[in-house]
Amino acid sequence: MRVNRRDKSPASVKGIRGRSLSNPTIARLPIYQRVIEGYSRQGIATIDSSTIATLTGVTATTVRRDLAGMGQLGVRGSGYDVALLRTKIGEALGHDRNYSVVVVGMGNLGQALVNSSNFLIHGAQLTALYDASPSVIGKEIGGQIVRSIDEPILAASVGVITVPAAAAQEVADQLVAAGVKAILNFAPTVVNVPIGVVVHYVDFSIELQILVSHMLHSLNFAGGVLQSLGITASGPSSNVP
Amino acid sequence: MRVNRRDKSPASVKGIRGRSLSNPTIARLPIYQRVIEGYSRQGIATIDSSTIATLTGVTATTVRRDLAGMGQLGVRGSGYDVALLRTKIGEALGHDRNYSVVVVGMGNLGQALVNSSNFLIHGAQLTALYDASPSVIGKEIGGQIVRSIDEPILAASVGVITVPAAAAQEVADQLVAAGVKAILNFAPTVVNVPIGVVVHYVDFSIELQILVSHMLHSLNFAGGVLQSLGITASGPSSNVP
DNA sequence: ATTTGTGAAACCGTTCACAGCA
DNA sequence: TGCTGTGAACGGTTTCACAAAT
Repeated sequence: MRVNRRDKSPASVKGIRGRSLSNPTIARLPIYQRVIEGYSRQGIATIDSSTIATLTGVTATTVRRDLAGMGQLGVRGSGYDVALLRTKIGEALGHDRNYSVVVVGMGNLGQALVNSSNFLIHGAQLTALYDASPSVIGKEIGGQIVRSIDEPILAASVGVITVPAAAAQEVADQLVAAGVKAILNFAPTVVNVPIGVVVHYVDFSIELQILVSHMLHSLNFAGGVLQSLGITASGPSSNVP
Repeated sequence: MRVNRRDKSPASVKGIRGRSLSNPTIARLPIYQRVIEGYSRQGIATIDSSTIATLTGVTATTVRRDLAGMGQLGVRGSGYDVALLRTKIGEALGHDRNYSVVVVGMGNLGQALVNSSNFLIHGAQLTALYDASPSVIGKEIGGQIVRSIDEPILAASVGVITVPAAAAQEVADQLVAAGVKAILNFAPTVVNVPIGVVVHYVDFSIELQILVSHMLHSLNFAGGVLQSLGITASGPSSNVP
């Protein structure tokens, strides 16, 4: 599924027991984990690689290679034990660790993240929120009082940047000074950090542009049907459906 | 940045004049475009591959390969014309097209997207917003009145899904029925669509998990310093800094 | 019979090294 | 001289095909 890797990470990292997990593998593990947790909730005891494959859009061979990288987990002839798989993938992803997360920038996006039941899971502990605007400082969001960005940032493992691009580098510097070892940056700009700090970028505009580019090229394959779909050359704002 | 790619797309697509642009290349073009637009605004006429490289964190060779895929754009000895580059990358990304975007789900995230000055750029026309909740239906957000998801979805090129996972497949079906050719899905679930419809996934939780996994492995390399960083084994909610 | 785990091959993208051109 | 464009080498991931295990 995913291709992008706008990511400053080593090309591969050591797995739990010295085995090596490649970046593409690590990016797929959370997807596997989602379907495995679904099976676990339903009380299903085993799952095979081709089931995981069809449910995630990955090939069965790739699933087996990925899982083999974490040890001898499967049983030939029957498949993988759901509980064991969940444990092992969880270990690789750090689900068995507690780590602290601070979020800087309590606009719509910051609030969306903090309020989302999907974001802070698997050991992530939200420990502080920051914003520059007096209109939100002091308000309670997601069980935390929003602090002023002028206060020193509390020590944490992970920092999330949801401020405008112009402020992102300064916030990154503050996070690094606070000892953060990983930054998830939603601001549309590159931030510079010392080695030893991992930065991962999520940029909505870029995701949309990638999507549109794929759409246009796939429509080109289908023939010259752009006009009939309401996709028009730029100019005086034409009617778009 | 994007590392990585949860993406249902052909492995490579035909470029503007029959040349082929790989998925990694397409993912990098918006990043190049961002620095090129900066140069354009400053009135700088030419830029060379190594400048683009240092400003984007990509190697100069990769920049040249990517750009060469769109034609003979550079001038040996001097570099690339900023205006030409902007035009050509814009064409590859569809910046010269107008396409319509509908957003389904006007919670925090949907509002964050619609209100962001960074999201809807380069030809994207927001044409309708939908939600299921009576508390937002009828309200104006980003210049649009929020419609009920029970109304038929208006024809559009791109659909953005920002609803809870449980509703995502149903919304995807509605979008497909409305003729949408590309879906940007923020819901943490896989959606099934007919061939010819492109789906691109953005999943905050997965991005965080990937980041944390990289962080943990990079810390493992650095030695057993997890404890001192406040990253602890799971158990009774211990104090995290 | 069924499904894993894995050598070997195929594939893809990046980097090297340099030829080609202004 | 300086920088692009690209053949060739390289490194890494995916896929194939099958042996191994239950």
